[in-house]
Amino acid sequence: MQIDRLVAFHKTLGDQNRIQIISMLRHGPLHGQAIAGKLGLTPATVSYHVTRLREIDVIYQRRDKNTIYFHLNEKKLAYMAEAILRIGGDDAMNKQQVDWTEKQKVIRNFFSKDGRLQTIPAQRKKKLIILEHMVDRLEFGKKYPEKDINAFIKQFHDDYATIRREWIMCHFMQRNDGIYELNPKEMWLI
Amino acid sequence: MQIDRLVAFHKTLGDQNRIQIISMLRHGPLHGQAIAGKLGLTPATVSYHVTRLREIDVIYQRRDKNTIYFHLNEKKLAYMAEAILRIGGDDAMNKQQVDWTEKQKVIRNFFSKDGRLQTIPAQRKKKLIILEHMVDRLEFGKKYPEKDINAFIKQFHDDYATIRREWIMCHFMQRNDGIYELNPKEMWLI
DNA sequence: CACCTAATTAGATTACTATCTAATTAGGTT
DNA sequence: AACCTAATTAGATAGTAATCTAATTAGGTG
Repeated sequence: MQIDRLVAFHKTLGDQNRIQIISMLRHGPLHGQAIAGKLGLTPATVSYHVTRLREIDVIYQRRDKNTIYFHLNEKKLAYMAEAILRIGGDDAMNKQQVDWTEKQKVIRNFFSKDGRLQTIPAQRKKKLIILEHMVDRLEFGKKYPEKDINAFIKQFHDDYATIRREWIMCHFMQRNDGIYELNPKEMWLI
Repeated sequence: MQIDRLVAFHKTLGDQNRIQIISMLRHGPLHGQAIAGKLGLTPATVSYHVTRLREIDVIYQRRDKNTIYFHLNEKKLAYMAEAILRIGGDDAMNKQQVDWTEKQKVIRNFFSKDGRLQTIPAQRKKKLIILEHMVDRLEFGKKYPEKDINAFIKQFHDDYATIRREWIMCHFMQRNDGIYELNPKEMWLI
């Protein structure tokens, strides 16, 4: 299940008239004019709503003479309605995977081949990626005095003060009495 | 269930970032800055989305020092997600069909004239009736600490732990961080 | 108390959505 | 073929929603 289909599903259901239509169709199929009448809308507007509902596949239609009857697709409705209860589990994994190539691209863009950081990205998302990239070579659980941290950063970039500050602000590290230490990854803003 | 609550629910879920937030919170609570980082949004925008989500009651929050952690209310999420499957059918009407006199009879049978509950009915239907009878005197929207709930129940019965647990299991109330709160009547299993 | 961090609110901007009227299409009937 | 009915599309408009920046509030900590 891709997230945007789930979003589209809920977006479509987030409308009083469309919910009303679903509710009505549960009692049996109806044609457009009937729906328009019950809801007090013009046929054009009903057509619009019905199209939205068909896009997410919760209704389908059958023609009889020159009247089109709309039917509720209850199975699909149930499946989609419950989808929100399933996401989150392993989905997040997939997202991380996709992100990886994206990250590599950003890293290649901002670091020269000799491993120096050219500039600090202005865009928040990209900044986080390069901050993470650099901090990754520090050891978890180890305590670093400020001068060691400065020296470490200078391998990559001259403006160590900015990088150091960003690390703190973005929760990659914390400082206690001038001693720096990596935070557990769950705290990182990435 | 009023239709507009259902509409509001889906409208709120019809947004990529909010779905993403729900997905992330399924792994555990997160604070605002962390969400902002992961989604590449500003804290202000996260605040906006979180407010929307809280309005439909699918998340709640707890403070720790000056960081607020957001938690997913999975029960409510599940209840609301499935609500669309219930509307429209005659089902909703029929649900209310438990007779008033029938209820009164059960209440007279299990409560003594001084208002104490003699025993907890084993039969599910009767149990629901007496659970409802007792819970009816609590106030909707009010937050009750556990000891208040215990004291309240002891008016009726000594085994407050059982009653309290049944209330939760039958969705009369919900508990968040030791605070109890009535659920809207549509959620009650009766 | 002064200062800090995290969260929220206010205000502005931009983008999207629902709805209508009017025109058009698609099928069916005489 | 001419006409009818139902449905869809086009184009316009008014209302709503998402997002940002900047200012403010609410708790904690030295």
